[in-house]
Amino acid sequence: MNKAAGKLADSDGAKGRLPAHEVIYRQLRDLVLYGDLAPGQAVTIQGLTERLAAGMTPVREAIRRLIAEGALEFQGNRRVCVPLLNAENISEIILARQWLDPHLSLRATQRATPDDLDELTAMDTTLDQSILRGDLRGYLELNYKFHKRLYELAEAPILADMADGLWLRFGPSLRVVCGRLGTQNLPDKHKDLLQAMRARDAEEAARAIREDVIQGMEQVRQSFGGQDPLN
Amino acid sequence: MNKAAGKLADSDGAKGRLPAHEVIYRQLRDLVLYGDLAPGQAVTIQGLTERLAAGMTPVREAIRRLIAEGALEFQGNRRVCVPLLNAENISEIILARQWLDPHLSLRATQRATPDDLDELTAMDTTLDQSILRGDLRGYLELNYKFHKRLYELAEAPILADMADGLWLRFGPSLRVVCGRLGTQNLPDKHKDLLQAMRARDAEEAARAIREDVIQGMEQVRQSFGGQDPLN
DNA sequence: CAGGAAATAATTTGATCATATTCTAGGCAA
DNA sequence: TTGCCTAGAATATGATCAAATTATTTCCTG
Repeated sequence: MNKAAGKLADSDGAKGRLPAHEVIYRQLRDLVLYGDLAPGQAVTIQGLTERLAAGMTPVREAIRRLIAEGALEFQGNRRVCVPLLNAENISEIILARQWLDPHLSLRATQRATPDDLDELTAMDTTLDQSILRGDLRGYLELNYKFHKRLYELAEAPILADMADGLWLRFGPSLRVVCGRLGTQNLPDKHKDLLQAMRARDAEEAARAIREDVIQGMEQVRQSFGGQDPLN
Repeated sequence: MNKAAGKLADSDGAKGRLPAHEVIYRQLRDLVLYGDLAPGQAVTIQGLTERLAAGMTPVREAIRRLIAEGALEFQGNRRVCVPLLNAENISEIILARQWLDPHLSLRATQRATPDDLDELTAMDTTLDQSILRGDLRGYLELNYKFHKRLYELAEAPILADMADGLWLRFGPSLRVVCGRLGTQNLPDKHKDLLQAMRARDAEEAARAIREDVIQGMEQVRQSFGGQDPLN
């Protein structure tokens, strides 16, 4: 006889009912996205089972997912590492984001409610505080989530997935660049974007985010593409 | 530093040395890509272990990869199915391909060698034969491989990955549409494209592939977005 | 007495782990 | 340098546990 067993009576731990492989995936994803893993660094299954205190099977599945998304790289012979971008890769990402991000911002501007705009504004304010505090990790996380929220508001899940996937690819490199430059020297165009969105000027919003993308990604290109010409 | 010997000299072993999860992944990928799995159909691990005569772990990993690529859909409660596209999804895919494919064709035109062009021409010829024969499966496979080869020639791996991923998303729906219309009624612009590529007219090649994309995808949109409004 | 809804049992399927096997890398000796 | 050998990591299997859907039963209502 099975008892009710409690739907959500998670007295044992603070974890929700998410399967382990999903939890591990998100943790590993954040590790990549916020640059806790350096470009080129090897990623081993057993290393992650220890670091994340997980079983082998969930870790394997999480790694496969990240490889499929381009966040990790399978090196032929059983080895997995964090991708090391070259100048051409970065140019491709810039090109794709220059098309995707403005398009998504345009749609988001047409669909965002006043509450949505307030939420974005609040996120941007918190982001500025992280910059002033010199909190690099906080900056990276909030900057990503700001753009991610924008993608969601566009109500175009496939295009949003594509844009999201690009962040996973340049996340590790972005961390390196920001670490060199310091957070103070990383301006953004979020204020222009929010002003245009409040005015419901979708074209202007697209233009603002396009500049934001170019400004941010060009720093990555120069810091990386210029310094590492060979290889 | 010496390289390890023995690149690919496995002439004796009939089977390649590919790991099982890689083999299963490719088989399952083809199943999705060429419409052997219908949109909306449930995909079970145990069903695939029987169908593909494989163990449970490789199948699980293959499914995770396909989910990450958007080829399969995770339905919250442990279930996995083949995505059922709606009109908005199809519009997104059309939009993305309208940008990606011309861009890749343009780059491919600038980089293709005469041998590459001969190869593409041969593929297109075989494709025409499949159409005449009424060989739907052969048509789907060759049509995909023609475009896939084009992506490779562009030498832009990230953009190519993105375009490739879109094929996985509309593959099952494409099969349904082609099954309804018959292969005879599926014209393409490959001849125009090849002519432009041979003339090294990159702009014209981009224009041709753009028309090819629109022509093909609009049939999917009309056949699906119009006919299946509810559900 | 019949029909249906809710609860419960049963079966199917997914998630996880422990373990055995296979492969790669690097050290060591000739 | 070359070849073998060992260590360690990745791959793959099967068993076990947990969850969800389906089927069944029961009880209430008309």
